[in-house]
Amino acid sequence: MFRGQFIHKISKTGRISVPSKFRENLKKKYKTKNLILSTFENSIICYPYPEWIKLEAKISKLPQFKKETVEFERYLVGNAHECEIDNEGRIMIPGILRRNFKINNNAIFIGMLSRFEIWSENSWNKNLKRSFDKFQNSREVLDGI
Amino acid sequence: MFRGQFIHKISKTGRISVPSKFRENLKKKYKTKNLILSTFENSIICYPYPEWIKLEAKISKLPQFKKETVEFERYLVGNAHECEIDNEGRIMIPGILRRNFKINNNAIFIGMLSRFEIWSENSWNKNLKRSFDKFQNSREVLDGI
DNA sequence: GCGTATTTTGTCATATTTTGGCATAATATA
DNA sequence: TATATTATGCCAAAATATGACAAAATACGC
Repeated sequence: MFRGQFIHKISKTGRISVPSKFRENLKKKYKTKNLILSTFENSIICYPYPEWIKLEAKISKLPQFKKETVEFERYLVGNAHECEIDNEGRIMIPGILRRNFKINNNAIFIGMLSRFEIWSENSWNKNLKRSFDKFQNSREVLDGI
Repeated sequence: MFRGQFIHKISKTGRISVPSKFRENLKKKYKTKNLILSTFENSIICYPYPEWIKLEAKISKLPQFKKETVEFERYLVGNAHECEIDNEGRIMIPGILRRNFKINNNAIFIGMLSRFEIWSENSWNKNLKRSFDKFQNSREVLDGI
């Protein structure tokens, strides 16, 4: 499972090292070095290749002509980039994604169990402050689910 | 059950020894040396690994792309770090958590029955003051439970 | 109290992870 | 085709984590 939060630096050429814990999980659980990066909300969403395949299967079973389905599909599948983790444990984030999310210097990796996300430091701080405040003082959410 | 309050020193590299009573409980009741550290309010909250897994199982059954699910998952899972107790009974608190909670020198362990918390000395003292003020005139809360 | 056992802390060496740099390769652009 | 841009492979420095050992502090039995 992907868990936790990591700050890593991104190089001028767009390379960034994937947290070693994530790499470990990829190796053990998925036996792959391949990821699919796509866009979701304000961050890059990253799937182990096998999980992505599952997701595609699910999507293709959704009603074909429903408007929201098509839009969601276009959004997720249309922005998908495959990439491989290199010998140093790094990936190259395509320029187009970097520009879209203004990821320049530091990026934040967020574990989300079967996938993870990459945020620019800036938008992570901005957008998440809000939802953190939302959950911060409500213990019920922990026990209630 | 985790009970009581302990003050321990944290090393420059972020290691701190888990109270031996807590370790005993982990061993007897949960048969594990693994903990998940996450964030809650102003402290690090620590779950025995098996307890945490139950939580994750619940989360992964929720709809994957629903706004509230995603936000909640970011908050809870995104802050969760797995760590193992070493031969000397210590854990390494990831830098990102140490920085978030300004835990430098002394940390306070607080038993909370099925989990425990780690506080910086500073914010613990503040918190104590607050709850003291809050509860000193309302005896009912104690009698009512 | 005293001596012994356990727990906590400090330190050092080693291993792993992350980052930076440079040279080369591939691809796109004029 | 030449040139600019972007991507890749490789090496090594810097930062961080881990393991092992021992000293210091604390708890426990008598």
